[in-house]
Amino acid sequence: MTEQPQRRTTRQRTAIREFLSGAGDFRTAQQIHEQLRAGGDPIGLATVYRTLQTMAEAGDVDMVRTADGESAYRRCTTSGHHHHLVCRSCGRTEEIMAKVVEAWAATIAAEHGFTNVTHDVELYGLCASCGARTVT
Amino acid sequence: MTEQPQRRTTRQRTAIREFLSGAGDFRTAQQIHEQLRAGGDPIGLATVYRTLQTMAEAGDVDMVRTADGESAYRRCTTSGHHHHLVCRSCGRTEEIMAKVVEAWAATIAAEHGFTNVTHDVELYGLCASCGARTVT
DNA sequence: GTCTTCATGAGAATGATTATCGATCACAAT
DNA sequence: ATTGTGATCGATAATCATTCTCATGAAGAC
Repeated sequence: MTEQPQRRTTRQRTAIREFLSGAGDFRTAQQIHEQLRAGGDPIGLATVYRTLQTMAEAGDVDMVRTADGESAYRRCTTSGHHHHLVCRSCGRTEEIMAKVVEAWAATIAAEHGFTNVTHDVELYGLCASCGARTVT
Repeated sequence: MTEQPQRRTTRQRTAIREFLSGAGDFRTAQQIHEQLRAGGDPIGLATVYRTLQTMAEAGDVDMVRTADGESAYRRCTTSGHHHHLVCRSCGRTEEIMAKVVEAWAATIAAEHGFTNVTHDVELYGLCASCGARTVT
């Protein structure tokens, strides 16, 4: 049904994949583009967007929206459904599994007669090191 | 510290507030602007954005991001912190309180050494009537 | 090597949101 | 009712992330 067009292995796609693997946390398309170029890897911005989108659909990367509405991508170490705890200051990210939340979501949905329910759950905070640095 | 400038009651602000009260579910700034004008209420787009932002900060309205990154606003009936269960098809929205989630978030945060934690939790699904209409 | 087709990328286009800044209006005091 | 003052408005220009266009380049099949 979903006819997947063939995926080719190009220098650019490899570069993006490796960059994300090395990064660990979330990066925006703009950042990836800029940093790849700075690192001597000529690549077009459009390509970065296209590739990230494709990877996100394929489940190779995770996507979240930053507070100002930009999309940020990250290589998933955990496959399957999970959530994130992101440091508001340095961007460090922890992947989280939460059976509690899944269960809760399912219950609530049922209570209200909703079906086919998905959810977005993201936690934002200050990680240990950033928190220590910031004197409130 | 946070010196709030005085808030004046203008025709435009009233119009927006009333529009949202009547709407019930989420509307984007663009929609609000367009519909208010269509309804014979001259108002500037900039004003709509400014007002919505102010109202959101004051907690008078709720803000969520749509899938394509637009901001949508809604008059809150529940004051204080809460989440939403939004119908993917018709936009109907239920407000939800979830102590479980709050507690879970706090726990996770602590476990990972994060402080100052906030969270975004939104559920999307098909409401009873839309679900019935959609034959999978 | 050749061919077919997908991928690339520079730049233009889109579209939401924000900034600008003089004109206007709300409102407290006269 | 009039006035003074600063908040507010709004048309429009400016931003900025993201998407589109389409001619050129490269992958993979044979």
